[in-house]
Amino acid sequence: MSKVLQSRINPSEYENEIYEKWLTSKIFHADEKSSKPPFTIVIPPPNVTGSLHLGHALDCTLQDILSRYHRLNGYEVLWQPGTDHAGIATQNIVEKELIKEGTSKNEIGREKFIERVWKWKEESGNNIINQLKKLGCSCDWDRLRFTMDDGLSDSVKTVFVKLYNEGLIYRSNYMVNWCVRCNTAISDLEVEFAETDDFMYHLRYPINDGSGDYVEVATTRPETFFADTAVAINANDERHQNLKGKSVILPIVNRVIPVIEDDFVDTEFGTGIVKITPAHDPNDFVVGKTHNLEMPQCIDLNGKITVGTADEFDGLDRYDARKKVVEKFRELSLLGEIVPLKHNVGKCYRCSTTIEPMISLQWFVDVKDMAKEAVKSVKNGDMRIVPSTWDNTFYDWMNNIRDWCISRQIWWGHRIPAYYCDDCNEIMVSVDTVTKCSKCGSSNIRQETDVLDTWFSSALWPFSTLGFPEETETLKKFYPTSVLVTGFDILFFWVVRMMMMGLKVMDKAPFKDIYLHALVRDEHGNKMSKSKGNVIDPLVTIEEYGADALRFTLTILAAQGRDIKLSVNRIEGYRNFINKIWNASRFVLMNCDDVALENKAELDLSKLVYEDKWILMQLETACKKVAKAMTNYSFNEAANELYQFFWLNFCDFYLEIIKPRLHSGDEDEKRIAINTAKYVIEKSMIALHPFIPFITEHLYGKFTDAETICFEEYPSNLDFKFDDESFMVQSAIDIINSIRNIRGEHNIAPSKGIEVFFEATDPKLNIMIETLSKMIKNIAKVDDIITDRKPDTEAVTVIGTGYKVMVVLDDLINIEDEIARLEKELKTLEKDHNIYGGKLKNENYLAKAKADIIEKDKEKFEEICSKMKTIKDTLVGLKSK
RNA sequence: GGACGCUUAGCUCAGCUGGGAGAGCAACGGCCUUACAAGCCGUGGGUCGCAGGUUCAAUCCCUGCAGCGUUCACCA
Repeated sequence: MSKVLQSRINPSEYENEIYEKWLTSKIFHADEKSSKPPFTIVIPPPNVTGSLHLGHALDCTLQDILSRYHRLNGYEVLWQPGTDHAGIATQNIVEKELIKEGTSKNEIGREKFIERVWKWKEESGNNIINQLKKLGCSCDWDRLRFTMDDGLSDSVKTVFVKLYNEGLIYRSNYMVNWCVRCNTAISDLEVEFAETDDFMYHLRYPINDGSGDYVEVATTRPETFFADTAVAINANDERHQNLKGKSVILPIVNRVIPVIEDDFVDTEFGTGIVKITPAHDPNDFVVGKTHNLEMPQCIDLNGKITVGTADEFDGLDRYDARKKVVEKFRELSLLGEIVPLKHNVGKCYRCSTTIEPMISLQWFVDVKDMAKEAVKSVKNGDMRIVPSTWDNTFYDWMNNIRDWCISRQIWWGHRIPAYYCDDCNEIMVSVDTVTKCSKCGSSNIRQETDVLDTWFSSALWPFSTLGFPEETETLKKFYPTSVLVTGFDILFFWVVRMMMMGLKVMDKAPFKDIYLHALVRDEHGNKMSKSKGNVIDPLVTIEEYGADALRFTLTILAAQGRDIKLSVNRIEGYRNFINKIWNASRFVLMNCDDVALENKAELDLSKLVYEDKWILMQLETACKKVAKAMTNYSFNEAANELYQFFWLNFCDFYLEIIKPRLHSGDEDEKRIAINTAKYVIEKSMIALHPFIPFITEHLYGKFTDAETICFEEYPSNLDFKFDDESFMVQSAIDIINSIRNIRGEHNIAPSKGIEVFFEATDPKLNIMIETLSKMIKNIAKVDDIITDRKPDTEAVTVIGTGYKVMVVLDDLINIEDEIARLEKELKTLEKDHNIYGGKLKNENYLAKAKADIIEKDKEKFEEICSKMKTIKDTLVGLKSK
């Protein structure tokens, strides 16, 4: 590789090449036999159907930062990758393909269909993996797992059997959310509520006492009336005392149903009379149970009406039936008002079809006790949620958790390891295939056709991927994992279920920390969506700006507890930072001789000059702040610290300041300067590497003969003791800024040299100016700094802390303007003077404030006084002219 | 309805246990200074949502209010 760099960065020239290098040299491989302390992250497995979006990009960038950071800090890092089979989502995709081909899953049958899904998975399931590589993810790809591979299937079966044997998994007829399109039950979490414009229909049921009176019930779902088995009133409702003990007649089907009394009926709402349909409404189901009502169904699994007694409705779609029922009631003069109503309707989260509450025989996990254990673990600190604002939400949800419906009536997924004997009805649950009934010996056995909820297998992910149920070395070394990084949107779907399963199955919480990050939105805070056309495609972005730029942008914007508002503009801005690093390196490389480039920079502390010591102190401070930020997962702070350090301190100041030394002709002087610069770059590359891995690896290879940057030591333990020198340089920077300010304000051409008069009011600065005058002169383009006399004509003056600088201009300065400017400055100072002066006279303050605060304020006050005096003196001088 | 969060410069936001109001972008003025115009130098701009309270001291802690947002539960 050539050491010469172009002046503009082109990430595509090196990113792929670098990644290939990492792969071939097995940099990311985690060794279970290593003696280093383990650091483990399991990736939230993306769906095999997925394509990389910004959510993944953020999620994986943060995980990669943590992985690389810990590698640099001496940990044996395992970032465990994998993908999720995503039951319903994947099945839907393949089903659509079949329909396009003019066939269907039912036509080809279960076995062929599953074969087909596997084929699809082999062909396109690795898309997302390849996309993660583009981002630079340092996963141990040799350990890539899939939720349906053999090992993980064993895990699933083992855990299922364990929980079944402990009585925590049971089978029951219960009200579930049924998707009539996907033809499966889904869990409560998988139902999304959407506000919908609808109508409230008032229906009249004749009272069964020959009086000709009727009761009026209100419903949004008239089509369910076929399955009504009661109408309910509140026993305390004055209006309906006459209905107690009576019954009513369901019109059309002419079935008699009782009037029952139940507290759940709200006397304030509607007519105070509720139709009860236990089979198609969760609340009514509860009422039905308490009153022992029959629970006939009138809607089948496909959403079609089935009532044996009203043929004209049979087979109608539920919405068509609704219209027809309303019409029929109208014909019978039993229709009351129809009132428009906005309410929330549950939809399937995979296909948005309206959910039908349905009673069916399903498998459930009793999670109450497991939830308690998880809560305990968070409360006692075994697990920590970051940011902790999620704690309450977590507790609240866990305390109200309901049993988890885990069976799905689809084909793609882990088939439930339960077997039924057709002869004696015995149910057997087993890891191994059952061929013979354990009770009656019959071989008339069939396996449960339902599969498990996708989230059941992902709940086991932190240990199933590491080898469970085998007690592998990997499992021993890397479980429990260190931190889980994911979006808060799957806290309940996934995170809490991993917590419960980890504690239950492994007896240990699956991770120590849970870092929940926010969502990525567009620059105005809107959700990105194809229909809005505001989607930023990470792959396109990587192509144009490089993975490093995308990563750095996401990281620096990832403040805790707030959504990320991303724009291409921002990415471009941070691409410029990458370019800055590139050019700074280019500059240093140009000035290094070949010998220097063969080795890592070693500092000879005795030979360093002031600015060298200053930049080293700046480096040290920055790295320490990064280390601190990283322990709190404050990624944005860490990135910002490095950004400021590298660009402002190192590039804008240090590299500018050493230029004269590089061109002085003195080889020794040059070597020390460039060696320090090289040292700082090397350390900066390591410090930046977790955030922007590609360019740092690339450049590190140019500066040193190291094979890779990935295992260098993170520079968080630097300990230079150059406080005095650093202070001196800091003062010089102040003075330089003052001079630059005069130049800028008065439009003095940068190329034009000037004379500066310097007057110290703080004697310490006299030493400084003597020592550092060369540096100041160079960088501020000053011909001479005059300290032994005052200017003899009017000069522009800037008052700093402990000094003032004056510049005589070629053209006469406008004395009026200058006076006005100084008076304005004096006014601001007077304000501060009053604030601090008042404080220091306040006895309460002096008595109660901490000593160091008072000390600081005193210094500040003196500084203000001194500045004011200098300004006043200057004003007197100006006004006398 | 419950819970949580947000409100700081024109925009997007930092500001972690109370004691100096900051960054990036945008704006404006000036620079082709041989690493970088994807750059350099400089400048302006904020009663830190409103009203109280605690404190010697509040952007920060407490209470109330307003606006916005997220989430959970959903009444026929």
